[in-house]
Amino acid sequence: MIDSLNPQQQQAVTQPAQHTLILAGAGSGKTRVLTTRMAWLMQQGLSPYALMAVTFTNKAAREMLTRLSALLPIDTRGMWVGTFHGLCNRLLRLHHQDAGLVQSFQILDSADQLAAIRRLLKANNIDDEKYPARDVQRFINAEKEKGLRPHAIEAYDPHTRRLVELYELYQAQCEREGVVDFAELLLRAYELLLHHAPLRQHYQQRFSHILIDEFQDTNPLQYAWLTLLAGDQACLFAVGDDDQSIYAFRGADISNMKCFERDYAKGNVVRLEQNYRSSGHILDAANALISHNADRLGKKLWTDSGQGEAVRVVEKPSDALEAQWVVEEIKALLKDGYAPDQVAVLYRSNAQSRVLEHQLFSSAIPYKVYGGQRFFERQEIKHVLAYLRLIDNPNADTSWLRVVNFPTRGIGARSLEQLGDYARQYNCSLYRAVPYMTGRAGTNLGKFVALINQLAAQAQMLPLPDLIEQVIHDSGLLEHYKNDREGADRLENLQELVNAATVFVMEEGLTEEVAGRIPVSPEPAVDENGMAVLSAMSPLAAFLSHASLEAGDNQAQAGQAAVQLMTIHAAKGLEFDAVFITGLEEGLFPHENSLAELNGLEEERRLMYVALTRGRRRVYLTLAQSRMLHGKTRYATRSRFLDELPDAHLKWLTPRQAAPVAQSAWVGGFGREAHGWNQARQRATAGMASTVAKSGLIVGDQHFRVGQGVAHPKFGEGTILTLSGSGNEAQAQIHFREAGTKTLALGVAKLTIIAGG
DNA sequence: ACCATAGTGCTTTTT
DNA sequence: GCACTATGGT
Repeated sequence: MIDSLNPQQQQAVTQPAQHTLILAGAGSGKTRVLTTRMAWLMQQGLSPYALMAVTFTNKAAREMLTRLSALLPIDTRGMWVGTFHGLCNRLLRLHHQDAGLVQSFQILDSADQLAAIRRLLKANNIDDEKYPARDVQRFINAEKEKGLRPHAIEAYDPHTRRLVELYELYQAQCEREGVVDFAELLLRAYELLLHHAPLRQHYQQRFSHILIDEFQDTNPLQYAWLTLLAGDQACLFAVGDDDQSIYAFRGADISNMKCFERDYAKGNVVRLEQNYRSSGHILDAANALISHNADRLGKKLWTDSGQGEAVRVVEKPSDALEAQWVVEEIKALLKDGYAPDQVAVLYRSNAQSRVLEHQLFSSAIPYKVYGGQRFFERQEIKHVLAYLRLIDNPNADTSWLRVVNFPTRGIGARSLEQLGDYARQYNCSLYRAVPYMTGRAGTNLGKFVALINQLAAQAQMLPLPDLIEQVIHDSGLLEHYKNDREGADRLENLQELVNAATVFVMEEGLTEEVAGRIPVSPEPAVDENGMAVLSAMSPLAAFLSHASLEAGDNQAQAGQAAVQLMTIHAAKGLEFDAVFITGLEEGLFPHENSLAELNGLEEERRLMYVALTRGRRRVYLTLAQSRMLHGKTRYATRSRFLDELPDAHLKWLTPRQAAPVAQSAWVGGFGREAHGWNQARQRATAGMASTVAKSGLIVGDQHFRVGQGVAHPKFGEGTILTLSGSGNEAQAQIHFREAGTKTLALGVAKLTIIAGG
């Protein structure tokens, strides 16, 4: 089992029982080491119940289990191998009482959470200009990820204090409705262990080895949860690569790795630096690039497979021509025998995929775009899930509002407003408030309640897939989508949902015959209560958790071999024979927004490092001098990352332009704005672009001038700051005294010119 | 209840 | 450029 490993991998796998940090470079066999370590531990006599393995994605967890069962003939079901969220969910279900949760608590995904916050803001008449739901959501999640409850947050300004209040209100709403968001799963599980000593001691004693994948992506709360769970008995085996930390914006804290090395591993670090993926030129380029980062633990990838081909670089005048060139080159690669799905086109932001798709489409090259909408996030699926949630818990107001009038059944906004008032008055759910409603609205709502009750009654008798079919039919969704011109796809997805439920029920062993019996899972009784809870969890409740925690595949169409299109973030962990990294322009990559963030540039550089190390045999770097973005043509200079790659590893296929002028001066002096695109705007004023600022414009019969005073029916009076475009494209930036600065289309906006300004 | 129009925003997003 | 939302009119 371990004979085929290299010495460092062997050392990692056979680490004695102590905290260990594995610095695993890209393509160094990280997953292999993790799974072999688990198998090795069990071979040494460790019980599978004493082992926990934590990942970030369901995919990684599945792969770990698959590989593990290939190494050892064991039944992996019931093992504590899963995502942070999955394992926390498990803990909370087992000990819902101690965690202060209802047994059937439901999990809100990000979209559900946002809807819940929108509802909260509306109910409390919060000014959504000052407190946009997205910002409130970000605030709440960020605080939870720091492990903070409202009372523990230090708020020094009124705005933050208000946000803390909203956090408090939101939390109360969640408690009332029996729902838990993603961050809450982690925080609750952490608090559960923190506040219940017997439970904590039980799990600390039980798990003697805890393995963590992608450790560089952990946030402070996850770090605290892990170390609390480990106590002073368990060994933490953390595997990660600080150079591939690209999720700071989601709360991942790269310093967790340093802290872990210092406080736990205490220098017990194994470096996996031999790379089995990429050829020498690619690795050397990547090493050189990442050496520009100061904040690293240090590591240098090497290979014994030779230098291979230099990294190719291409510069084109526009994004369209860049895309065209990429597609032509892909054709050549395919002709040379590259498999289509071994060719990946990567980009920094999703908006870039459009041009690429367009060119691929016209060339009839099959392609797959990753990162679109996922199965359980589709509108029709969410509708059915909302019905199912109401069946499981009719007090879930978010679900209620989603489907109470979908398909339409004569329950309008006014009725719901009134219903909401009653709910507030009696401090109850919308469902419970229905009896207070009178008249036609009362009748229609009564019918809806009857529908839910009747389905809930069926839920007791019907197997899950049959129940779902029943819901699709009785809710009227089937009829609705049948009558919809574009409903065919949606109907297909609904059928797919029934199939998913069938598979789920089979895999979970929750078929009718088994339901009610203790699962085959050899879970030792934690306490009598815990055990009872697990077996009593209905297939419906289990399926709903599954739907929230596993959003499903996010690739567009499965099917034949196709060229792979995705963001660099989405490409992490994957590898391809040929990789195109597109849009290597200042402002785009590194992204202009990142330059204003703390350590933002280093994060962008790590992103570039991830991108480079995806390629096995061939890597292309492409850039465009101009690019359509936000409806305007933008001009940019080449990315500084290109200049950080040594010439020895590059092969320019188009002439290399002179280095950008006085790059450092721009960066130092003006930060984000000045460097790439502003410089470009100056070129634009020299006559290249159509969207140059102007001092006067005639649209319709009106003559607009900068500084001119104008009046708008909604925004009131204001002053024109800038003018751009012409004809239909004509736009003005106007500063309104009351409403603030807006950008308006002059052709459409109802503006009146007034005196002064 | 439904559609048209206007206005807004817009990096990445494992759960 | 485009997709999403809010709102107002029919």
